[in-house]
Amino acid sequence: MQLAKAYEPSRIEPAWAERWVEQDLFRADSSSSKPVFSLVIPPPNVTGALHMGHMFESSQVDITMRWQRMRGRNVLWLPGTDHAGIATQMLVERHLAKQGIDRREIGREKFLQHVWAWKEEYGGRIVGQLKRVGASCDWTRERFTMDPGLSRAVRECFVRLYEQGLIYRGEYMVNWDPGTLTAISDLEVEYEEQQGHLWYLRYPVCGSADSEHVVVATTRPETMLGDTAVAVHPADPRFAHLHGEFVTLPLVGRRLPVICDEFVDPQFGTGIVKVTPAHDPNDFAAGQRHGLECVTVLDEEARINDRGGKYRGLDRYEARRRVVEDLTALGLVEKVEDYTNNVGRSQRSGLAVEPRVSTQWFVKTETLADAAIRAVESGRTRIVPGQWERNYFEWMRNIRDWCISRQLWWGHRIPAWYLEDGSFVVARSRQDAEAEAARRGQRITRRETDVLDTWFSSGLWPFSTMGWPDDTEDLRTFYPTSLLNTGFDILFFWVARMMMLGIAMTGEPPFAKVCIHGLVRDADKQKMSKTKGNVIDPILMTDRYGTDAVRFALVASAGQGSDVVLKEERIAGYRTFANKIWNAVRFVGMSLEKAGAEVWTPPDLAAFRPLPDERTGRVPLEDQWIFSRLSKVAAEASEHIEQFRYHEVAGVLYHFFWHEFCDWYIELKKLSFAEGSGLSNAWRNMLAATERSLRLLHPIMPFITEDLWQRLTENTAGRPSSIALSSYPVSISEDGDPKAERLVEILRSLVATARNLRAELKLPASEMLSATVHSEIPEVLQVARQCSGAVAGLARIRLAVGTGAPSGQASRHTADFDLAIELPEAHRAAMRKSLEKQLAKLVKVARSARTKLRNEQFVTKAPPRVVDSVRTSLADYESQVERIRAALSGL
RNA sequence: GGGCACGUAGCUCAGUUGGUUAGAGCGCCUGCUUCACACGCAGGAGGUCCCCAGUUCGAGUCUGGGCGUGCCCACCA
Repeated sequence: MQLAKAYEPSRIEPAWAERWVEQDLFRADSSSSKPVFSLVIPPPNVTGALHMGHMFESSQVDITMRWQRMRGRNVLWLPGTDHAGIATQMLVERHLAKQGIDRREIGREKFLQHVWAWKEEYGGRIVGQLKRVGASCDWTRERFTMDPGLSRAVRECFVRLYEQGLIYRGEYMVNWDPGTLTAISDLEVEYEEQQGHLWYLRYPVCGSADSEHVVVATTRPETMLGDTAVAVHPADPRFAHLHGEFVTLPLVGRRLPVICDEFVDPQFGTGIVKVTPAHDPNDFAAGQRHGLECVTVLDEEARINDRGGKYRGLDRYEARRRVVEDLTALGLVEKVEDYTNNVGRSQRSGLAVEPRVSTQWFVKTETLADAAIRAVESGRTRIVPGQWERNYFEWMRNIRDWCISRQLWWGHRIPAWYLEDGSFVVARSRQDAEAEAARRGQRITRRETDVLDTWFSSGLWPFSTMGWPDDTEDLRTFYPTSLLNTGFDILFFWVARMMMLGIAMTGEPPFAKVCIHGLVRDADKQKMSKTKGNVIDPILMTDRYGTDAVRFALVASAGQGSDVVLKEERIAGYRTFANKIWNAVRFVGMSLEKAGAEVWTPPDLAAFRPLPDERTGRVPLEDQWIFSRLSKVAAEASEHIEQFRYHEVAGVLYHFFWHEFCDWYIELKKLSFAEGSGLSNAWRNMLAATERSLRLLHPIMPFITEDLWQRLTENTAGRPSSIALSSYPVSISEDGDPKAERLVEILRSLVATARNLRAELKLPASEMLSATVHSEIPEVLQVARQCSGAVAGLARIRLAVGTGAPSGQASRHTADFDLAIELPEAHRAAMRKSLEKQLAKLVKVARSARTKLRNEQFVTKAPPRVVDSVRTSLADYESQVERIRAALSGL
């Protein structure tokens, strides 16, 4: 086995990524009888490139998927992309604008051709990147939200909801984006505090002799052009005299009634509100209650329209300036105050959203939300971490109807056709619509031009991707899915909608579990975004440090559900871990070649047990120990994966491989081989332990483990074609081999104690020294006798079992033994210092233990095991103190 | 206004059911080119677990209050 000295991920990763895809390694089987584990990807936008958020998510999912596959599940990870209505349309518009093409000039059909062409050319990028980072998706089942099958599902769902009376069309106030010229949903509006002003305007009272006026406060003076009333609180005594009066709207001259309505807050401003039903949601509602006229003064691009008289054609902000100017000139501005208000901006265009009355399509959400709430309440779907359930409930219980129509071209066109008499039919196809029209004695005049909100089709994703509404094999096998792993940022946008639509269409909630993860942030905890320029490109990092290092850094940096603060140095840190793995396996391979051992062909990798030494007939201690550890670590890692504690998985495996497998197992093996044991079973054990470690690590570091595993098992007959298809190590027995673990623990403790003493006393590192160990514990004596070679090799001391108390030597006491090192004269002073330091520490802990034991209630109420352990510890501290004092006086 | 988190080593964070002397990675200090790895090895320093009160024999962990930070929802004309 020839390996480079340092691991270079970029040399092996792309080839493996390609091979995995070519071999269809991750293809799910809908006819298999194995238990199923299924998951649909949160489809990234076709416009997108892979960012750290995707990589974080796919790393977590990939760990679960690879693990489930290795433990024998029939795994489906269904990939795909979302057409992302507004985002894509904007992008392609910009793209075309560069070539001097305006979508309005070329028209809808031509424009859509361009979008499709664009999608064909660039839409595969993110999928390609997912393949590159090893996401073990079933690429044969890749879907796109505008595939014919999925589009059919969208129409079917729309028609069914309509037939159930859950979709309606009507004139309401919606959030209008003056940039993209479409309505958007409440969720697509982002609020932001902004420094503004509050203008106090005078409206003269009609028919008043002494130029009486009312003063209204407003942040948007330009909308006064559309005022159709002023309002006061009915119980506000200050304005009782105004009830039934009228005022004159300045600049326009309209007579406005004074209305009484409880929505007025007497505390705010002057307690009198101007009412503009066409341009404010509260005013719109008030307008409906009082039958006010709705005077729209802004057009769809938020410019003053024909109703705005001389301000016609002005942008809303320019109009504001001019209106204030003119009112000031008339002496109608009483005062202006600074005021901070919350401005809603369109998530897409970034422009301030304009409340606008228009005809839109809505989903009635109340009953859908009820069912979605019950699914989580009953535990049929569980959200982890659990605190997100409260957010989910909170939102679902206060849900408002969902505006689903968008005045865009790119998307699923609403399946509604208008008739001559102005009515409409909703149907699955034009044929159906025509038939219905004929039944009504009408003809179709046109089809609805609006498309659906992107989240409508993604709301069907878990089953539309599996062939719904047909009763397909995939649907029966893989739906409802086992898990959804997604970010909290789309809990409402997406998860909530899938829950509602999934239950409504299939009768079942689409997931058994929903695992919510955090966001990836930069080193300053800022959200990564292109505009801030603080994005760390995952592909760049992957090229630089390797996919395994990037995904390890991502999952290791975040506790369950919490955000990741990502630093490049951390990724670099895990590259060194990969390098460590590489070199450990390189060492195993090199040793094997040097020893000229026979080709290793164990019959069954999965069931391999450590083999006995051919001479002694006993399994070497280090092999007993490492297989016990492997077994326990497998159980721990599995438990953590099952509970979505990915950072724990990372921690457990990192520690095991580096600080147990490399630091102790390999070091012990080196020594035993140095002693001349070249027998094949010793090799087989080490190879098997290495191979098993690689399988343990595979879900979290797929590339390096695949590459090394392939080399290591090259000659193993009947092995699977990929480590991904091998089995995940299972625990041999509940507590492994406690005896072996105890012995190695003592060995490690002996070595560590010796090293520690040596370093503290500044004894030369390589010089062989003599030492005695005193203990009454049989295991310690056993280790001292049987592993003296190992101790000598690892700590450079010749160990003897001593009798009586050590004196005149450097000694240290632990819970299990005393270790005394033969000390050259010159080091006495250093030792005195060391002992005094130990003494101070011990006196402190002994005091606290004594206090505890003097406390009667502790002794009677605490569990016996706790009391006992404190008692034992105290006895131990006391004897230590005694010994140290003795040693000090002996110096 | 309503809701949800968070505050532990210099930094980023673990800490599952309250229980022996609170952990990791990075950084820092000391010593090692020991023939897998200097992307390494060995050792070490570093903590008022934000503050106050309470429950308890016992609190980083539970309760209440305070201070500080972040997020979500609703929305103020």
